[in-house]
Amino acid sequence: MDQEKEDIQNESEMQDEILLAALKLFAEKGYFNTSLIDIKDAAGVKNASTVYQHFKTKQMIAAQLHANILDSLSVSIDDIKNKNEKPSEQLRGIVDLVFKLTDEAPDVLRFLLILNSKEFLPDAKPLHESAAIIKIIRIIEAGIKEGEIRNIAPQLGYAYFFGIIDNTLRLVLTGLLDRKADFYQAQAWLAAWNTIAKK
Amino acid sequence: MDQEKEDIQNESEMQDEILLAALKLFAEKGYFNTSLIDIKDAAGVKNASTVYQHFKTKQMIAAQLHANILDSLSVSIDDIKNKNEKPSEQLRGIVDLVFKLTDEAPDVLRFLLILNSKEFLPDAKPLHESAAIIKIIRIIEAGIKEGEIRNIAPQLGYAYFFGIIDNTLRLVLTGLLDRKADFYQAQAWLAAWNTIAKK
DNA sequence: GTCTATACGCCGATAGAC
DNA sequence: GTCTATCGGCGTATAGAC
Repeated sequence: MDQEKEDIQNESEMQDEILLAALKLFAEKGYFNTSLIDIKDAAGVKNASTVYQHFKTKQMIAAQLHANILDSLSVSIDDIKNKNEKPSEQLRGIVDLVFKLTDEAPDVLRFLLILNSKEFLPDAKPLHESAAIIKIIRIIEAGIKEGEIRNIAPQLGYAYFFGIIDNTLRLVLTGLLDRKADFYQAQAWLAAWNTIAKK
Repeated sequence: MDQEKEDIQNESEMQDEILLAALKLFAEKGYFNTSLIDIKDAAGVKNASTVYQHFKTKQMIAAQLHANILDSLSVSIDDIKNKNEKPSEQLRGIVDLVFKLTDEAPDVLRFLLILNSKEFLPDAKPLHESAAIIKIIRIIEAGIKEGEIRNIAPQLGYAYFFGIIDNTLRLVLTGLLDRKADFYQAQAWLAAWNTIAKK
């Protein structure tokens, strides 16, 4: 590896470190309770100004996180769609994914489900215009067309199905449900699927 | 009405005005994007220091709002329980209430469902330790005992049922569902009830 | 390109006159 | 008890030395 490549790698490592530290702090305390000082400390960066060499503003850190998470979700959904034919299987795959993420990367789910991103990213597209959500709605539409899912407005199907899934995860993350998400997955899937399945 | 009573009434009117203005602003922009200047302007108060005669800190305004909303909810639930015998009817009454509130006082629901109150009230009890939520869980327990509701952990019943209800309202409040909440109530009730009903 | 120092604004909160 | 004036501090962001 030549020097140039190493520099690039180090730089992107530093960025990742900052993003990771910020994610953790945002998820724990919220965006506004997290100062740049907090972020630089948690990221193991010596100076606050170093952070500003990678991100123009604190808000840009949050925006980058937001975009990364939604992009990664969207990519995962594509992958799930490629590996599964039936809409029911695709939804099942998505449920698998978010329950696994809740146990393995709870901060990501906290960022998505608990923080109100509109507060610190007022110019971000509403979540339901994100690629990931649009893809999910398309899956539900396909399910209706193919006869797996009962004939309701796709947005309603989304509201019911992910109402159950997201709320279950939210209660795991906040502690009303005191086991790992994994413990609740099978039952939650069933309950969620039954709300939209053509019985 | 003598002078003393009038003063008291005016004072409490002023408090209500401040609380109402704060609720609106918090619901619109979030707690941290709302300054005391914003609140005093919206409340029609001339001086910021006047606000401080009624509330020690900005946080206390939010705390008071939080308490008022949860108390009022708890009282309404008591009322609903008194007027309805069967747990299914009681839940139905609660659903009626929150859908009506979403159309008539959307800021209240925004405050409850969208804001992350833990961020600005770190010392508040978690929502699921509030009287209102505990009462709802009791209703579900009663429903299981009486055979109306299938035999699941009450917290799970709560997660499923209000996953659907709350998420439907959340999507109305954020605009993915573009009609008034009322339009979605009957279907949402059915979907929610079916997740927990002993069929 | 790393670090010191600092500017600057905003906001929450208060002191004190009237 | 209403209003003027202002303080103190924090937090973001930058300028500039090395």
